[in-house]
Amino acid sequence: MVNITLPDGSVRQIEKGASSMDVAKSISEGLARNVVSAEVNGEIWDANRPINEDSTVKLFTWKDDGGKFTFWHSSAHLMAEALEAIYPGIKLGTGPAIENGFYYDVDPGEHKISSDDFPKIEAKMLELARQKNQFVRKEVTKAEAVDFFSRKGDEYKLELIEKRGEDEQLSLYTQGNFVDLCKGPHLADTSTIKAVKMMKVAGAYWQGDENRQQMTRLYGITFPKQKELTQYLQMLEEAKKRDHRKLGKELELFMFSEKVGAGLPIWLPNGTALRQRLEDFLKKAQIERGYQPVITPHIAKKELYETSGHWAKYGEDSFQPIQTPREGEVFLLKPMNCPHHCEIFGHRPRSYKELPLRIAEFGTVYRYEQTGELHGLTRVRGFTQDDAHLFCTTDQLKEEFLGVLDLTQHVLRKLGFEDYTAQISLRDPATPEKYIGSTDDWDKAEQAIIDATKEVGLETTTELGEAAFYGPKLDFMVKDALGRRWQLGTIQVDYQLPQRFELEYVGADGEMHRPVMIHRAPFGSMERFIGVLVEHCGGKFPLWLTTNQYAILPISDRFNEFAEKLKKELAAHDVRGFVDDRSEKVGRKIRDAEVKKVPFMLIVGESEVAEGKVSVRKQGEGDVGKMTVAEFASWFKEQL
RNA sequence: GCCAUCGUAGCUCAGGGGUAGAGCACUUCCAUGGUCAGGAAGGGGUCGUGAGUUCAAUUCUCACCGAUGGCUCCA
Repeated sequence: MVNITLPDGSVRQIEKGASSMDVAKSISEGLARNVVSAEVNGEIWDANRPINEDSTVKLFTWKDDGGKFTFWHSSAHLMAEALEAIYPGIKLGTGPAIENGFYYDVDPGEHKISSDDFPKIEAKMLELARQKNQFVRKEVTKAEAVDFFSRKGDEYKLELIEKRGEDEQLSLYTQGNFVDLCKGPHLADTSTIKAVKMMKVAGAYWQGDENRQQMTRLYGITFPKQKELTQYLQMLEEAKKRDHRKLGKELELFMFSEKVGAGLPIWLPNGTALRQRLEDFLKKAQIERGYQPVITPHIAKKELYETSGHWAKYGEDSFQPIQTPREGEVFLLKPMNCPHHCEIFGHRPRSYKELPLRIAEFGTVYRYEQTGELHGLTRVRGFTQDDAHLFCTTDQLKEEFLGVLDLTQHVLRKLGFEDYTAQISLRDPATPEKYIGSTDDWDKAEQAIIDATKEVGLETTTELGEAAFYGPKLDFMVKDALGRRWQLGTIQVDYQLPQRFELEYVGADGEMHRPVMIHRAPFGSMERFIGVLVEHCGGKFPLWLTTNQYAILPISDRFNEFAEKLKKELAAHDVRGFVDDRSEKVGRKIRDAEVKKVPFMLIVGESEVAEGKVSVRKQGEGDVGKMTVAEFASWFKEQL
């Protein structure tokens, strides 16, 4: 017998060689039916893999992330089996589970797979799933694996095997007619896969290397119940309605023009009003926190970026230099504001008494992004950073960092973002050549970030190798409507630029010292932030931010004058909106205001004029009754 | 940049080798209506751009530009 410790601390005894499935059965039959895999001593295992020693076991059902992972991973194998059946000679790459479903990278050879083929693939998968084929694990040596895949002629699998150590134990999983090199775990059998949907087909480089073979990546998703698939597809439909590109068009926030160029958003009046209000909000918060606004030009001499190191690092891959016609001077379109701000710091001798010096600018920058990467407002070629650079002493670093963390969280909170994560990006110790600066400085900077986030109790993930070349950073990541994660606010510690620009201040000791620099942008960029914000709130912006807080809807033209008078009164209360004075029926005006997501509709007609009141209607909710303008204004302010 | 799909009126889209259509929006007129689309008439497109095939191209082919979904990338 072996002892199995469950997450609640209870211990159960099972026969040696029994599996986590048996553990589940010992608890209840119902649980056993739902168990898809288990975590055994920290490793995810097949539910039916024998356990031979005392272990801690955590059972996964479909409801757990670990369970979904198993379910979708097995589904990837099922899809591969279907593909082999439909397309003889197809070669397989890798096929993992992902956040929503799974994919398999395949080399279809002479076949061509398009979305037209999806129904065929789905049907085959369901047919195979119904065969209730068991997933059978087999441990093999590297030589055995090489032998198997050589005979099968799967060069991609062979390449994966080659990378493994000589003595490494590998495993194969078989279900039906399909065998794959795989670590597992997998479902007990295919029969629990009841609903199948092929999602999309795309190209993907083999091993993520753009110099290598382009594979066909097939995405799919599966569920244990048809109903869950239906719900998932409905959720996707809903998400599409919130897409900032769609809403941006409908609400006339921004546009793109082929003539102006890809990735260069043009802000329309509605979007500009919104954006300026956001800017004002942050400017105010920053001035309260001792930031000093500056303005710098949009171009600078190439020399500036040679000094900063950006030319060497990104010069080849940026917008190419601009030359003056006569003097032959060479300028670059500003890709970031930091070098300009370094010049501001360095333009005269600085005293420690001036530190921390916080220089802020809504700086518009231009970066060359490959055409294929452009995406709405979230990935563009010209954008405005809510940038600031904080120059401080090493001793002040942590406090400044905490101040920035506080500001960023204030911004996110005020805009209704609750669900975000913070990612700490550190060096990849394996590739030191990618970074500039001394190891000592890097250590200190990384530690400062880790300490500060711990101190405010921020939940963080840590990514090695994601740091900027000049320093580690902390990024706030927010999900968009379709579950894609975007980096918004960023805070970066930088020891390199002050050194490259030879920035110095006179300390209390009369000696010269080098300041530390913090780059930070709570929004990240106005473009991306607004893009994500639009999706986050589905176009219903926070009341304080929205352009039209109300619409006055006169019942007929006779009341337009009264409406205008109300508008003036509301303006005196600092509430902004407009009068819909079109000769339309009130039902129509309501519909249009609802579609434009105007938070409040004030309906005025005969009785309102007589009583000196307005009938208030709340967007998405309906009639709330009559009140005077003053009553409305104070009720409105309560909701700000 | 790479792979796939796509580009027809301001928007959403139908059509298809013989120079184009719907709904909404827009304009005008009628209607002045009480809580999610009142009625009628009208204007509007060298069918993304350029080249090729053809008697004839918006339709077929190629290139370019742009968009969408991925990949790679993201100072």
